Amino acid sequence: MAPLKSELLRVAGDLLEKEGVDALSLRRVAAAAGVSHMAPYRHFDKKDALLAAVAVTGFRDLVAAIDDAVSKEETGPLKSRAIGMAYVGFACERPALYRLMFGPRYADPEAFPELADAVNAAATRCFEAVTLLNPRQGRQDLEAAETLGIAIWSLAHGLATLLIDGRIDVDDEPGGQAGLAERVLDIIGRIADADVSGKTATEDRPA
Amino acid sequence: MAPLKSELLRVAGDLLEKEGVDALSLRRVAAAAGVSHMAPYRHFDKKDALLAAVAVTGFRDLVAAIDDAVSKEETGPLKSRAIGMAYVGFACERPALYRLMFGPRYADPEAFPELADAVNAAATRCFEAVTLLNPRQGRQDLEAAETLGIAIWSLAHGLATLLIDGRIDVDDEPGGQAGLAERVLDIIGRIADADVSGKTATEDRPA
DNA sequence: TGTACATCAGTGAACGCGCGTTCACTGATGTAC
DNA sequence: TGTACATCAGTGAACGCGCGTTCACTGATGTAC
Repeated sequence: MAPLKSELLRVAGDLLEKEGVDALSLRRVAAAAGVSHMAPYRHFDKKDALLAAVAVTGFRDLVAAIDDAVSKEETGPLKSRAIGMAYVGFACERPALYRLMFGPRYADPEAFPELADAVNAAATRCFEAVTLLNPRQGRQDLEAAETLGIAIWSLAHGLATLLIDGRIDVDDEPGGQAGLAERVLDIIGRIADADVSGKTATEDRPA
Repeated sequence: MAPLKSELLRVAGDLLEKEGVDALSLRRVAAAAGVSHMAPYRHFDKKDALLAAVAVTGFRDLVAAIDDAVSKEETGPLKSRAIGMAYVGFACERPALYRLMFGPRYADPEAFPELADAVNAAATRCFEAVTLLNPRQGRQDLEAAETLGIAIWSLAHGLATLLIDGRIDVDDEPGGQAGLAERVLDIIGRIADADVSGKTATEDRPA
């Protein structure tokens, strides 16, 4: 990759985190890279292309963070938990980037194929949390496994966004943000246990 | 409330949903309300004040939707599930508004006190889902109940945002969006069951 | 009842701003013969 | 080895745009006496 191109991506990532998406203009990125405001057009068709490329690097970093966390644990359940913590940790460390990655702007796979690929790689890693968690999964049908995967993703994604958007007061939490994340994510284990043990859903329980 | 003021809020809500936050300018709102671009300043200090007021109406509508859904169910668990479905349903019906309400822009309670009140009212409703779900909650300590509340909120919020940002392919889901939401939210029941039955967390299970 | 004044909602011209993008260009590097 | 040409990264002036906000204003409505 051309040196200016990767420098622009780096600088754009910095600016994004420091000032927010709304403050990120092509001209500012160019200026921060010490280059004329037209230079970026040598490497990116338009502003959206640069932003999408930033999102791509974000998804790759997320995958790397997850892989790294997984490799440090031994058992399936511990690996699964590590995925969740790495996921939420990534969002908290780079909130503006995380919002960009999962926001509505670059959700169209047609518009940015390379971005769609990066998303898929990340999604695959996340869904591994399910199988890692529960090797007895063979007993469940596919649909239930998929639902469980979406639920786990929702839990992690919801916690991450509530945290980075300041909706949860983390000062009162023992262990702070990380402590809360651990406790919330540990619930995933309970979900899976309940699932395997064949517990019935809410409305079928005795009142 | 002055007629133009409520008309501006209505029109701003429409524009928000139709064109997205980025396309929502004071001038366009004024034009859509059939009024000069300066007229809104009679009712709102600045653009942010209008946006915040739109968010306030959003939180009130959300509370109303939840109250309505709760009143239609009899048992605690069914009420709890109805809260979740109403919450996710609200987000899916008015995605741009939901993003505005829970996005980072208006998260500062100091800047918009009226907005902070509306948020609190909504949060209270949501956390009722926990107590409604599980009347035996007395056995748990407060911290566990709070963690459970945050987990439920995270699950609903995460599912809602993943859905409205197009991250989940809902075409393959039996029952579509609503069917998936039901299945995912039913997991809340399992969480609470597991919690009450005293199941241990992931890392303590036998490998 | 009439007059004088204050209040208030809405108007419309004007401002300065940063933006994305176009265009024609410069100057360095690589390549064909 | 030298010449002619093509490619390519970066430049800088210029464009038109919509924006939020300022200002001085108009004209209607309410109020005090």
